[in-house]
Amino acid sequence: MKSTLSLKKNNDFQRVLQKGKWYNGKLISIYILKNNKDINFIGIAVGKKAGKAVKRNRIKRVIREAYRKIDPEIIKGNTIVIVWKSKNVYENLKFCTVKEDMIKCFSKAGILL
RNA sequence: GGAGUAAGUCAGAUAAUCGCGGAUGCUAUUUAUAGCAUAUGAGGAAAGUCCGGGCUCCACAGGGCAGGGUGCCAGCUAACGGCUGGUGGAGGUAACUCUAAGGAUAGUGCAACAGAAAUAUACCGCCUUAGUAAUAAGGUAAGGAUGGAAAGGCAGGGUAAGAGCCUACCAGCAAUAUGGAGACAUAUUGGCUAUGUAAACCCCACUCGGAGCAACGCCAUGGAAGAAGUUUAAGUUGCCCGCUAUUACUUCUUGAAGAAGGCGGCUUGAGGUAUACAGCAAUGUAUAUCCUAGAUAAAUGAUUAUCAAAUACAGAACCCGGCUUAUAGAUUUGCUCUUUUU
RNA sequence: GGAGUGGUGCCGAAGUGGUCAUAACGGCGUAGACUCGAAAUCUAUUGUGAGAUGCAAAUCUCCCGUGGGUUCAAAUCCCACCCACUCCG
Repeated sequence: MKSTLSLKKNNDFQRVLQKGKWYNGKLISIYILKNNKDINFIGIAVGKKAGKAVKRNRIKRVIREAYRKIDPEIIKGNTIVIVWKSKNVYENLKFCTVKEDMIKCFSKAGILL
């Protein structure tokens, strides 16, 4: 991901979750905050209630993969945090549905090209 | 063939495209990054954190009291609450499985309710004596009733009625002898009874110092400065020693703010594999050979094709040895019982 | 990653072997008193789980996170597991 870096500090997560704009999908919700750079920052958050380590890891992987497919179509200069809704049943996790849901969210936010 | 039992192995593979982690090499520039290439990248439980060690710091760990742990015997191990082999007990037709299994004659406590009485006793009954009788005194644990438990069990003798009071058998206890390394087993003799509970206190034997990689060390930045007061603080264990160590705490004033970062520790180890020898076995010894994750918002995914079907439990976080718990399916070997056929 | 604490009616919480926990005690709910009415206060409570039998009254059995064990007897003692919460740079 040349045009995207991952968020690392807990501080950054908190700033985006508090100050960013909030869009809701079926499986995930997205927080977006503009930064004045040419790069996108992305962070993925999965709550403890979603499951144990294996399930949480798998959710993160699926979301990251879905984002990677969409990445070239997104306007640069945003900090994005994707939050998995822990109410969801783990069996609903499929690559296609997550991807569709993510596209809907981004188009709502209006950052798709 | 069916049913069972014990021990073990594997935990999808191959190919294509895109993608991720660190490692090594090369190239490029700007101290740092980018690109390319190469090989490599989660488990049998990585889990629970229930034990035991290594490692780090406090004195490489010391003395006393208190406290914790283990508990048939022997062996193995770095160590253990683990493992192996035996002994006793329980279950099963059997293969085999399970077993916190020291001491209740060292002492103390507890045993509710019921019952006459719970470790000592006479309510009813039975018998003897006194009495016309009611009843009184004494003997008695065979019978009744209560209870989880009532003075070993059962038969015969015995007696006023009874009682290990006496005898045989069984059970239990002690001593002696023999066998065994020991737990213990077998035999003989003796006296004649000793309730249960130690996962109640306790006794006996062995054993345990505390904290944990978010330990700890280094680097950069910062941890502030001033005044006053109190005292030896703090750490090492709950306490007392001893030791480390020379400051620590409180209040006021001024000032600054955030769960701030990087590197090491960090993977070569009580390591794996193969063979030989010792041992019933756990395991040990010797030789050869191999290097096999090291992340820090935390690396293994997506799509397609083929294999009949690809699906369980589940993700390393300092590292090992166990235990416990979760688990789809496939498969190997030994043994037991039973059925049919020959 | 490591260390620790807890789980009892609808909620909080006591009870550390013995008459079934009338589940103590407090809150909650319901009913009554006081008031024109309400609040506060006071009083009562046959409500405080599940199942079985029964027309009903009532009776019996099982429940202290779950499953085993010790004991005559376990919410309490021991072992294993599940869940919730707190602390450590």
